[in-house]
Amino acid sequence: MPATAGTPAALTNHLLAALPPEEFERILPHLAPVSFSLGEVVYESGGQMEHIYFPTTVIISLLYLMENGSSAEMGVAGNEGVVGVALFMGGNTMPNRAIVQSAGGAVRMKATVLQEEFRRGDAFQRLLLRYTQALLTQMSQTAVCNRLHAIDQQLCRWLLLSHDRLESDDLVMTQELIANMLGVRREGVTTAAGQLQEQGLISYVRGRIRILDRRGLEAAVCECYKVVKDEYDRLLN
Amino acid sequence: MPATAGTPAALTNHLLAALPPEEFERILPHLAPVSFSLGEVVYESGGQMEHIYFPTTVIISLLYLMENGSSAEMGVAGNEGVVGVALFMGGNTMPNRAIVQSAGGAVRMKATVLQEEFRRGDAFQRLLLRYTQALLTQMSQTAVCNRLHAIDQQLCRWLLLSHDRLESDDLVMTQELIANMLGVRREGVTTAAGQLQEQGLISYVRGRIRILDRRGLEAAVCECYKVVKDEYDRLLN
DNA sequence: AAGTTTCTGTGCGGTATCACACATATGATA
DNA sequence: TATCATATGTGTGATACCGCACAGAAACTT
Repeated sequence: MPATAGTPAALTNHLLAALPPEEFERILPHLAPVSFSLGEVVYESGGQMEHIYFPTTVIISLLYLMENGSSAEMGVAGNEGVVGVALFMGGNTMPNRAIVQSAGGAVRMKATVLQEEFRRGDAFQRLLLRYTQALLTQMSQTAVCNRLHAIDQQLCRWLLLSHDRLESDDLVMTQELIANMLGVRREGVTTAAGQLQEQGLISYVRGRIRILDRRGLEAAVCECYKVVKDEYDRLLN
Repeated sequence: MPATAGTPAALTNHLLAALPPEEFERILPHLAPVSFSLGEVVYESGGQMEHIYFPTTVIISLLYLMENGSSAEMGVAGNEGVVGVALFMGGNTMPNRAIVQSAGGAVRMKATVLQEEFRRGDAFQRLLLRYTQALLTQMSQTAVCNRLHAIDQQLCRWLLLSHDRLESDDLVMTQELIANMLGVRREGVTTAAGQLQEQGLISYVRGRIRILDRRGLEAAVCECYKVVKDEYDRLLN
């Protein structure tokens, strides 16, 4: 496969698509397409990262695993962003795991090449930093939401965040997995999802959730969703 | 007051102290000392920031205010860091408020000067970015902690984070304020603090908390504290 | 010294979530 | 079609935290 195989795919990633043409051309030869399947681990907590990933269709969840085995999601990234910010922030590793929440593709770039491009201080750097600020907001708002809001609202938030990063209205995801992301019991998700289904906002069967009424979800979600969404829109256009 | 009045104070901030001498000399004339009193608002949510602040003795809390008036802390910064990362990350504002948790001093730098220095891509940029990654970890771990841990443990975490940023063993802080930070009821803090006092870890009277047994607190806190602490140590030496 | 404000302690009922147990339904496979 | 693994629904009791109400204690004011 030639080095330029990522051409059309790369533009599906909003950050890459926002680059000025010259910079995009310069970076393009260093991008290679990869595909991920559900549940795959992209980075291990504290593990060395060889590449940075620009999702095109994949959705990647950043989650922390407690010593006792429970887990909670701290953030999510799709084609609006990038996975592996530690590579340009200077830390190289992160104390959390990145796993595939929805199968799909990405383009990746070698860490060394990324760092060299970043150091130029051009549009690429500017975009990556603005994205990182948006991620900061997502994570901090997750903290607030975890503290102050009920499972129902958090499920809405989670569904909307996923829907934003997907072309389809169908999510392949069991309630068990959602529970791991939200850091709650599976039964809690069952109850909350049941309510949303009764209200006609979603429908689901065995690991398949369909968004029926996005407006309705937006009306049911807590303010946290909008805070994060607005910040992404503001920072990344 | 001459422009170099901040000389000794500035070195109390770990980020500034870690700069190579030439860079520090270059930056020094642009630093001006300021002092903050308890409860003062450093940045308003979404408000334009004119300066970036390098705390020397002040502790500043980043918190989000819900529409309904409740609040929760997403992060804290003291002399190990800086307040106003949005100024170099490119967003200029943040959707949260920064308020003074413990009165004290800082040195500040004009936004424009900061941005110019940042753009040089030298040690200053490297330090600021590594700090921001540490902050990212603090915020994300706060999200996890809010989800999975009990008030007792979170109070320990909060006390230790504050103690780390203070020279003294005494915290001037009412249970009411701590409750606002943790996003819980005041009574919940009363109960948790009562337990810690019975165990001989702290003592308090009317808005004054004394850390009696730091080791004991470290034994009682959840793993979240150590994750964040280790990450700060790793990234900022 | 008396009054006032602020801070802390405590009790009570309500609710959300938990942990566990088990029943049911769905889809895949033989 | 029968079997099996997986996903979802439901019930029960325990616990943590909430909201509210109010009492006591400490500091400040006059």
